[in-house]
Amino acid sequence: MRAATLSEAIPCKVPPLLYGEPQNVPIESRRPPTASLIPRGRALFWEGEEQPQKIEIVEGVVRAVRLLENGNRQILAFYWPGDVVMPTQSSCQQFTAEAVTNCRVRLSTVSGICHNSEPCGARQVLADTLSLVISMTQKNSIARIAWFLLRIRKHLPEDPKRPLALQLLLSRADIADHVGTSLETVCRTLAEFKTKKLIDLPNRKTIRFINLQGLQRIAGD
Amino acid sequence: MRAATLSEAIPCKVPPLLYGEPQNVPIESRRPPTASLIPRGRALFWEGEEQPQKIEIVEGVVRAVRLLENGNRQILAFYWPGDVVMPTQSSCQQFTAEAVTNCRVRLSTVSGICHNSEPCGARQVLADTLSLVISMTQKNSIARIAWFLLRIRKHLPEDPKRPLALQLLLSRADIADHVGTSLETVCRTLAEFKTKKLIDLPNRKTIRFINLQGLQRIAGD
DNA sequence: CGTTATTTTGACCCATGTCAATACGGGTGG
DNA sequence: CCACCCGTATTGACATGGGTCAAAATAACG
Repeated sequence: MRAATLSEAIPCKVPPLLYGEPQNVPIESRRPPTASLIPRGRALFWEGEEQPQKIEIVEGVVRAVRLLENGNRQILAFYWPGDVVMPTQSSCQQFTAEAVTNCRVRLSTVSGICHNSEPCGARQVLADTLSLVISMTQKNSIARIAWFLLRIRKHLPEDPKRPLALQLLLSRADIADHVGTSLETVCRTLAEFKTKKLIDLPNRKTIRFINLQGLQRIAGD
Repeated sequence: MRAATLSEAIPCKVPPLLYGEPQNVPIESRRPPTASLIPRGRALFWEGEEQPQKIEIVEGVVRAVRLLENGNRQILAFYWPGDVVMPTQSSCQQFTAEAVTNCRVRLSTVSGICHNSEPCGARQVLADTLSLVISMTQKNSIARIAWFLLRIRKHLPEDPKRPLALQLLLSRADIADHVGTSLETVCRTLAEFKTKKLIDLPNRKTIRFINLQGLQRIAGD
């Protein structure tokens, strides 16, 4: 029930225009697909909007957010390089997509995506959301955080300076707003994991997984 | 974190065969669609199963359940008369469907359903699940219960004996396992609502809504 | 009318949210 | 290169919502 910080909760209501399109390039090579840069904090599209294009994350992280009346937010999912955001309208319009870090994305028209009978993407989104519900109600915050760390591990890029260490691209607030707890609890839990030698935190934005089995036991899977 | 009662959590692992098909009727009028009766507690299909048919609820209530290792359960959704369960494969195999009350359902082949590009049903399921996630994290149990009562109100049948009273078809445990709290908290909260004259509970299976605005205020919408 | 499932109520206490103070770190400008 | 500043993170103290256990009451059912 925290109030999100201004810079995060209200990322200046600019239209989610993409920038970075090369201007001096022949038309036909500019789209589709079009590579674009999105600065940290910028929205790709807003809740309730029609999203005519699919967005493939090439680099960076994107969060799916629902803003709430009271100023709180729920992060429904994160998208990582290789993920495609909003391939189908059935899950679009349900949330706002914001860049967690500076991102490089590739756009293309939606027509090329949902051509087969399979409601592409929807299955994955739904499955993820269901397991989020389960995790929410059935686990305590410690288990949820362990579960979350394990889930994102494979997506995190290595820290070039520190061997075996990964860049934890998300802020504590992002984690908290996803697993449904407070920022402080995330801090305390990470500290606890560190003292228990489950992970190491060389600095605030770097994580090193030490005891995966221990984490899994705590996560309860 | 309660352990579900035996009769509910393990509704005798019979194959989810439907019974009650009329036997003495010309073949072509028997299917599809086929009307069937499902007794209280019986599963329509199990998590992980292929569900080849869509199921339309004609009468009664069905719950979508996920059983968990620890014996707990999460009720992901309830289906009411008019609702169609499992129209698309994207949400199939994700949960077990059980009859909360004796039900009358109508079956038909799935081929007639997902023929258009729209991933039918998935949109609704997803939207519902998302709002459940929101409700879970952002509201306390009192607000969640108020929110839930308001949500199911329009589905509840009238109590023939008591004017303006509705049959509350769900058990306290069902409510608890859906809104993510304990059975006892549901009891206490309902009692509180009653003393505050928001609702009346003529008996355990009957509810009368008295102050809808008050409930809405508590539900936080 | 006994037996069993469900509900209700009470007592207790722990996990976690909230408030508050402090520390850290990255970026900017001098 | 250093000092400063502001956003983020950390840590502590405290209050309490709600989970758990237990017992009693009510309802359902054969």
